[in-house]
Amino acid sequence: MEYIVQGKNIIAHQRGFSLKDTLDCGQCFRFEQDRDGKIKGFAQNHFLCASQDDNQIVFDNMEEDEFNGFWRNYLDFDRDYNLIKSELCRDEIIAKACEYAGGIHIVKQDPWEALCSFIISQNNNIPRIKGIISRLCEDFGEQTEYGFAFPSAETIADCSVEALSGLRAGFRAKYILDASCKIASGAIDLKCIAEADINTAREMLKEINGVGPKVAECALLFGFNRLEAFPVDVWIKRVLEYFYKSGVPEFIKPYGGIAQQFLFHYIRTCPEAVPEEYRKK
DNA sequence: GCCCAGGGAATCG
DNA sequence: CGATTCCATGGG
Repeated sequence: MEYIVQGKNIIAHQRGFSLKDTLDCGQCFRFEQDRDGKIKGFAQNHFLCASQDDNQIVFDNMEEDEFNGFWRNYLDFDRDYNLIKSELCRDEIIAKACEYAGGIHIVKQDPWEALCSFIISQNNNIPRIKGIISRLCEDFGEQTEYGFAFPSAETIADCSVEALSGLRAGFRAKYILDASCKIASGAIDLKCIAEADINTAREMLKEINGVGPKVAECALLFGFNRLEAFPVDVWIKRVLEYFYKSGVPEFIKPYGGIAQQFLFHYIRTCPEAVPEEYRKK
């Protein structure tokens, strides 16, 4: 990974990477592209304003320490995705998805932020997930110069379900609260989950009310960087039905999460991916 | 108005 | 066990 400092900005070189696809493919919910074309948003309490020109990523008004200490890691810039893709693309379907969505990196979210976000995601659509998370941050997160940080589990744990009603999260409010309380009390220890083998980690996450197989898998992939995690939602179910009736190839499994994200973005947003009737149901 | 959404818990057979 | 139903809300 190479980068240069240019005035107040940092310009990083990252071949094959797409900033927009990475931050707008449904793995994180706090970034938007502004009218000026710049992508702005938050991860934890870190603010990003950035844009891309070919393989150059321009980080506006960013200190070198902030880049090296946070965003470089968050965007997973030091992993060789091109090598992983060359392996994954031995599969024809993934090769097509990769042609369309191969610029995606799996971001390294804060474990709590990812877990809480995907609890909110259940039986929900992405625009509304973003709205609920935005209100969660505004109501309970610390205010910073550029906007609101993601609130801690401890802060939410001090609230009642009624206090969460302004989020308009519906039946998910009690799940958010249960997760917050179990983490604040230590009943669930995210550091233990980070160190556990993946099946143990799955079981520990599912002790939270409102966390089932899919949410646990998303937390592991996006919050704990377990690249072998493979979340199956309604879209991936369609992928499996349409393309992989006899199962996904074994060789993709160590990086199944990356393949999954390519396939997810491909079937959701590429009109030519599958016939129309498969996209609607 | 209707169908659906990055599902999971509760219930029933 | 597997299959069904309910859950809140609002985007398209």
